[in-house]
Amino acid sequence: MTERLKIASWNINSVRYRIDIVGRFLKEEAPDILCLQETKVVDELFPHEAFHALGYSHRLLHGQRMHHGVAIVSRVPLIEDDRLDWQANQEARHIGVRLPNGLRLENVYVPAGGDVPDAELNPKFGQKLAFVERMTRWSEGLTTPTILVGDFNIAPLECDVWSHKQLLDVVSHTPVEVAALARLQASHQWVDLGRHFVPPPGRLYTWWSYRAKDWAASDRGRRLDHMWASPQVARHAVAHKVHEDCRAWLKPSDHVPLVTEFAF
DNA sequence: ATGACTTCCGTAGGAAGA
Repeated sequence: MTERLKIASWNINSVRYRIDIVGRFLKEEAPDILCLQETKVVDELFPHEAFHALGYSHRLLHGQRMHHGVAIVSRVPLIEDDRLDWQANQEARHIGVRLPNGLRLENVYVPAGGDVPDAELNPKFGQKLAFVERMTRWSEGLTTPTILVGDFNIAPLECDVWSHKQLLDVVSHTPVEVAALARLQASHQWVDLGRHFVPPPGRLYTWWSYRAKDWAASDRGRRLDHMWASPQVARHAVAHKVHEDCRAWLKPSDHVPLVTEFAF
């Protein structure tokens, strides 16, 4: 018998401020599991009721005051959860679980890294690189089939940004970040599901700045959000969609949700 | 463009996003 599993990931930029569009997305797309980043809420104030009402009765949180914060909400049970600190500074940027079918699902929010792409001048940039390096050490030791999703805050390919040339010195697309992400990917032979379904040079963006006068007209997008899978899991991926339409919804996040459907 | 916009916290405006 085939088991279908639809997993979504979305940097929501405040789950409380955007609870209406999260609800709309869950109703329309009906994923089994939604991984959220930038929830921006302490666990005590997480809007449980809205998710429970839509059937997402399993919820695991790793939030903090003001910034960052991740969560997994699900219609299927979530077990053996853990929260890793790849920046070694107590920021809430990861939550992982085991699913009933034995897979691991890891939800991560990689630090943005500040403005200046120089670790000497900008400590946040160094912290971002260290975060990805610690993730790589973790990834090297993985033996369980895993799905790794989230806001990686790095657009690795030339076609992952609106202008490769103009973004070479812009944090998120610098060669040093791209190289760090490539080492992470190689450490487990992670399959980039976005590019599995939309091969280069196909247009595929997940983020558009709030600062553009007309985000759709200028289309200065970047692919900062990703869904990766262990090779033996990626074989079961049957569909993938980036919900660009959500960027035009009322009170949008600057990121849009990604969805992958698996058939086991 | 030391730029534009958005959120949190808290009730002004700084910090952070990327």
